[in-house]
Amino acid sequence: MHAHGLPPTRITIALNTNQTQRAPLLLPSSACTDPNSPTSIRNLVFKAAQSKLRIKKPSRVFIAGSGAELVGEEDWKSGVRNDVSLLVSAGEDYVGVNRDAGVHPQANPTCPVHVLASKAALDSLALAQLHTTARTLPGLVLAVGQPDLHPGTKFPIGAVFVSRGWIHPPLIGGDIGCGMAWYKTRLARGQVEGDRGRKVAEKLRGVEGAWRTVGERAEWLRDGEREGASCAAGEEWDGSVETIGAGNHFAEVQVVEEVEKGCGLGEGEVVLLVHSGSRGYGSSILKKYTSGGQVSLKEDSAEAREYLREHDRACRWAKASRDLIALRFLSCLEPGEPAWRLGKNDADAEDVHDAIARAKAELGARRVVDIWHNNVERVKWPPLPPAGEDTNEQSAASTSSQSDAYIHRKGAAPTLSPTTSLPLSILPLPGSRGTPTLILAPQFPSSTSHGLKNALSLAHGAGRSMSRAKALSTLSQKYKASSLLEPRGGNGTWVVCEAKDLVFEEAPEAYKDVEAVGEDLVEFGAARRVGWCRARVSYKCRDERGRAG
DNA sequence: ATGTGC
Repeated sequence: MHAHGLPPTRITIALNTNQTQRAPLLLPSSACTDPNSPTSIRNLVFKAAQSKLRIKKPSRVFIAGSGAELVGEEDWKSGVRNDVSLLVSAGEDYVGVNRDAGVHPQANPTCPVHVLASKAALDSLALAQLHTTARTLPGLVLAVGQPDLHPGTKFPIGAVFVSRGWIHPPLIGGDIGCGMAWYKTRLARGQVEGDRGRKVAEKLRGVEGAWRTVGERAEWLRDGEREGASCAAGEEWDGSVETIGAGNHFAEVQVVEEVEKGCGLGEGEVVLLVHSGSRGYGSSILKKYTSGGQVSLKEDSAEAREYLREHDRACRWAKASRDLIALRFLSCLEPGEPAWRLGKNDADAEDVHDAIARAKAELGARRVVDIWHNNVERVKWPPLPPAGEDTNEQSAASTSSQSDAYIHRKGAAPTLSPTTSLPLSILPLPGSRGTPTLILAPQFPSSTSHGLKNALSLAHGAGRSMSRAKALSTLSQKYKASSLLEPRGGNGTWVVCEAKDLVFEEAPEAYKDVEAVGEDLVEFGAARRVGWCRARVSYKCRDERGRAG
């Protein structure tokens, strides 16, 4: 049996009539593809089905997904591969879901799929999710896997899907409007370096739980400039505005270590990076539009219009929430600054309306960039070359050749401003907890068809390399959970994380190498690396139950 | 990622 020394083939068998009844099966390399041989794979499958799936008289075998039946030796030779699922039948026809029959008539089986990863680790499940989504949902014209691509429950994360005529809410996910914003602080780097990071971490208190009063929260969510542009979602959800949330969300005090001149940040500056989304509000919207397993909405349907209206509101809500998080953190970091007075829940409010307006104006002045990386954006597609770059090409690809398309982003940052459609000068590419945040400048060379090949998007982070469950089980030995994680090595990061599971789930080891992710984007031509930031204090969450704050 | 699922 060790004659060939070949590894066994790993397959799954399941009942044709009930595919939830399944069992793994290892086929030794000595097993025979001829179904009539006594040592045939067929016999091994039947025996395992009898003992593990309790089917009395197995007689036929199908490949799950395609429904192809394995009959002759050629079928068994070509059909049995690692990770294939075989459905065992007692004689009845294939009753599994036939993937080909489930394809939408407006699906695009030849939808181009670009994967921008070569140095960054790639997960085969995430790749399968990317390809399956591209080929089976209606209206897709392009799918892009960013180098931080990793598997989601059904659809991948770190992915961009461009469609025409159809909107697919699950491709944005529940955290609609999630994104990142960078704010300048007036701290000097000397105030946060080395062991001073501990002091900074200790100062970050009173930033959990609801901010001030119902009325003040509603006022914050009202858009002062435009009548009726409030993004308030009702007190049911507005109570969680300005809370960071769990998962990979954080607020981080960083030092700009290196940066090219003229891109909005200066070397040695101390900045605050906020990564947060729409909490329960966005997921309530997704739920509402995906009841009964519905995935796709026809672009001009009343339902699609309603979804987009609610989606846009959740995006504004999440942006207002990031600003409010910044207000509270800045009130801790710059305690003397009058504009941040309202950041404290116990501060007296003379004229709330004025105080909020002043805080928003000052936040606007400090904000370097704020992007959504979970959203759908209506754009003219395909993208045109930048104005004045190549007049011949420009006239060939004139605006008349463009038409409406929807860019669905799930964990992918945009390269153009959604309001001006002009290139964003810089974007953050944060690593996880203590690893550097790269400063990227989006690029639009003709080699990427002016941003088309990366779907006008970049990676939004390092991307998980380990599932939360795996990180929890394998890394829990390695970290001693404490309320403040001390830096490992010289000028590392102080991490405030009073949720034990998150300590492991968000460990740097559970993520890909952010430098590799950045290099992939640079190599592809989608970005330039113009600098990096060192995280000094990373705030995830504090348990302030029963305490003032 | 989550006022967390059946």
